[in-house]
Amino acid sequence: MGEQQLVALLRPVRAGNAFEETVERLLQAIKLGVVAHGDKLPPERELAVQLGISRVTLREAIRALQQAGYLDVRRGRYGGAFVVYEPPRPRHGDLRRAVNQMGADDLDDALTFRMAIECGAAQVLAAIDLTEEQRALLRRRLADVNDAAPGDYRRLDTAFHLSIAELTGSALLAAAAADARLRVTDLLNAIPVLGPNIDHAAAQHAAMVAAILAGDPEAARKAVVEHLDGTAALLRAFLA
Amino acid sequence: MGEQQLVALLRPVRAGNAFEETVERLLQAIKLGVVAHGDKLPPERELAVQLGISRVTLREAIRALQQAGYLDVRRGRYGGAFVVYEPPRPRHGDLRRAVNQMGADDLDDALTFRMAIECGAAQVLAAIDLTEEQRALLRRRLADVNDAAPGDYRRLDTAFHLSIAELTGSALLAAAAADARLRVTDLLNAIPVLGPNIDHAAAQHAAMVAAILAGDPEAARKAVVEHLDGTAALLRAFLA
DNA sequence: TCGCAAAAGTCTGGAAACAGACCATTGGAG
DNA sequence: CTCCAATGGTCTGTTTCCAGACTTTTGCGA
Repeated sequence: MGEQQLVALLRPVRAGNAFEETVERLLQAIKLGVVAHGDKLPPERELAVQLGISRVTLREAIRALQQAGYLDVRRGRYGGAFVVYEPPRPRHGDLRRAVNQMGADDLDDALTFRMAIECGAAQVLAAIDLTEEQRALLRRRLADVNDAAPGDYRRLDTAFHLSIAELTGSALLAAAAADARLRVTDLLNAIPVLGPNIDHAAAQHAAMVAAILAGDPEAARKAVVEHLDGTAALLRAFLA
Repeated sequence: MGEQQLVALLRPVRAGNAFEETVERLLQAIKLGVVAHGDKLPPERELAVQLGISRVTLREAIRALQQAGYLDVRRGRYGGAFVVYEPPRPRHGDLRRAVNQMGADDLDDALTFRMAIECGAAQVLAAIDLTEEQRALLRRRLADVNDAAPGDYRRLDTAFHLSIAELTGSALLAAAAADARLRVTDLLNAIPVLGPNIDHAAAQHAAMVAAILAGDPEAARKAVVEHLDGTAALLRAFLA
């Protein structure tokens, strides 16, 4: 069998030590806006269980994020770890820096991965009979993006994209979609949110939802391809 | 943002202890046939580095697999850990047992995940300009499955499917495809390899390759859907 | 105002995992 | 026949990580 397949399978069992992985994970949750500004993380004991790590390790990670200015930790009843971070306005050069940090190969890898996952999720979803509730959720998420204030745009865009994978009912797929999105968040956060781009994106989002609600996998696929190609092109344009 | 998205993101940092994860990973490599009967694993020192674990932990995992009869470990120059395992002929009830072990929800999850990943990979690949070398590899893998001896069928089928994700050049996608396949291997290994099913699969495989080589993402998508729906139906039939 | 419940903060002993040096075995090359 | 390189096998001290008990802080509700 292929040697490539061997390296794919015998890849690292653990990405780093528990502390680093935990910091990374929490940071992602914050940067993706899954826990928004002002929200608090679950209590340490619960969160430690969810993350499958000890409370000690979790606390180290939280302390690191506190010192880095992402969290404000308060004790006592109704205390907790509150998110203080707000995404900064992108500055010139941020994107270049983010890309240099990840490497050009990784960028292609991430974009390809995202394309495959999101196309796959959309067409799977289009092939499912959705309940009225599910259809409403999808429409709602679309409307949320369209109504978003500039500072909330990326967060709600993320929520919309992830909803598609989530609605398939596959936890594995939802996790993969979150992973795919994570790998481009830093890049997306590094480019400004401009009116014309938002308008394009809105049309493409609408096409995706329409295709999914119509139960048309092929149209869904095409809409996703168009949208993600657009995003990739935008990234490349800011890099040039 | 959605609570579901929170649980997707705050999922366990580590799946288990290093030992268990390593055993699992090696077992997968063996059951998938990535290292076939008679092959040997890389030397302990190399493998430990690849897996990102210490040699001690790796050796514990290898010893467990040796005691379980999967590996034969020989020392001295030209020694190593040789794969002794050969996939057993499926017996009646194996499938039911495998499904019970994973749970019905997990089964749906795995099948949905696989559908999304493989559809996504195939259409991404169809949209790429392939080199002649890559085209040849794909044709070769297809031919390998068609020429497979019964005992090699599953292994070469796996290799064929994984090649599609691999050829996209995205390591992330390749890893996801391997993961998706893993989650159904035990099930596939539990059903007999029957002539008519092989013939159907061969036609579907051929359609997938043809669509990819023709650069037709839509046809690729349809071919994959048809093939995987067929496999899912087969599984369900054996369960009924 | 007091008490209580929910949260963060602290401490301790032990298990898991690691890094690295060193030993033992084997089979081919000279 | 001897040597040696490649491999598995073993040992030791250190670091990381964990489980769980206990302490402190806080603010609401009786």
